Amino acid sequence: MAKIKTAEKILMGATRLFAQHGYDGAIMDDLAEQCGVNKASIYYHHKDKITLYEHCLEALFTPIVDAIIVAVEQESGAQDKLAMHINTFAKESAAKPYFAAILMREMASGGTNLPVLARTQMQRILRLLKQVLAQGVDEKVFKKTEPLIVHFMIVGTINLFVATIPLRNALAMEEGCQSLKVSNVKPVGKQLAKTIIRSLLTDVTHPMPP
Amino acid sequence: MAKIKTAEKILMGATRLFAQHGYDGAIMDDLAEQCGVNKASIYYHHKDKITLYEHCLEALFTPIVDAIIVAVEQESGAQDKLAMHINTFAKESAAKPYFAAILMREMASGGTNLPVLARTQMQRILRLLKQVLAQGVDEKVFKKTEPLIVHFMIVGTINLFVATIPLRNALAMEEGCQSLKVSNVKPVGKQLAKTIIRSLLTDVTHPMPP
DNA sequence: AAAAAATGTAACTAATTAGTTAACTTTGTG
DNA sequence: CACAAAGTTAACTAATTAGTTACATTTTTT
Repeated sequence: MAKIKTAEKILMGATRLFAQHGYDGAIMDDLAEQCGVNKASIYYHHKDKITLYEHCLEALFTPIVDAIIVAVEQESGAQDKLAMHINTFAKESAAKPYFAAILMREMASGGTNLPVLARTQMQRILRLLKQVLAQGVDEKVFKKTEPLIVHFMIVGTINLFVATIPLRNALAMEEGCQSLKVSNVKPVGKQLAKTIIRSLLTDVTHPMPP
Repeated sequence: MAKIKTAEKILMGATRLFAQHGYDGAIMDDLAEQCGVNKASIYYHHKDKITLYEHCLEALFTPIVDAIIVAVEQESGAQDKLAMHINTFAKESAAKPYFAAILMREMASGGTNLPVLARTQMQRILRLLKQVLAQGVDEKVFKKTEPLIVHFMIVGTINLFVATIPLRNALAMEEGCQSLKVSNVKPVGKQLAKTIIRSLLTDVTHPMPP
């Protein structure tokens, strides 16, 4: 069995810490302790804190965006592409919940000091969405809309859902309110896709998602 | 002309700083300097950093939630109520942009260490939404849905939109892409309301928003 | 086996930062 | 005006934290 390399342990631990406490709130001594790794080892593998953060973002963002692009490419119709876009974003976010937390923090900062790489990745998603929506307009299935708003609906909704899973579980415990305890993202993605597509369709006579 | 009281200056400056840099990233010396106030004055008016933060949240969250509740109460039909809910949330968020940033950060932290007061305020919004949706179901205008998902769509979309205004303006400058420079929230709220209501309506023969 | 790369230890530094102190100034009130 | 309470100030303390250093030990590569 291949043992987890120190560099990998550090990257994973750092991603979790940055997601939970933000860049400033993440403390390097804590990171060392939580990964069972010496602090000097962190600095052996990563130049400094900000570089480590950038490495985390790269390792986190790139494969998610890649997965979405690949998945969307497999569909042909604009409606199917859009549904796939939304559902894959939901699936990937759920599989890597630190993505949502980190992205939300970065957006909260205005995103202006977001490392170039992470910003590029977010722009790739937006560009893809624009293409899909434009295709839909060409095919006369979708109405013309502002892609940015659709993008915000997707990212905002899914991120918020994923990031608040721990909060909602805590609330459900306190209040005995089970409806809060929705932690499966799949149906959320589905309903979101349905909602967005429904509002985009030019004509209600078009085949609608059930 | 009544001069702005120090306590007020501190609260406003602190809210901005917490929104921009998060709790850990906000530095008390910076706060003092930016408000043109001595650091000791901050501690004279507010016990410590965490208490100051709680004061900021209280001053920020409560009036927003109050405004939404009041606005929704003025409508009678479920559809109008929901539209008002969304549009007022959008309007209030836009008017107090630090709200979006702070809320996003708190949600990113899982919300588990969100001060009780702020959490209560968010629950008030959710409770209101639940009532409106239930009323819609009673009136046979709305389909039955998970209120939490609708809530996330509203809060997630609007928050993301408001929080990224500075980022989008920066991007628009860089790329000359004007479509990014949408900084008026009103149409976003309107489209969001339309989208959500459209997906909730039991029947397409119901009067739909244009 | 020798060399090189990776990891661990533990104490250190320099800078930052939350919070304090004690003296000082302004303001409200009889 | 007098004088107490409220508010403000510069300088200080104590703790925290990013990053370092010098050296020992283990693992991997050649």
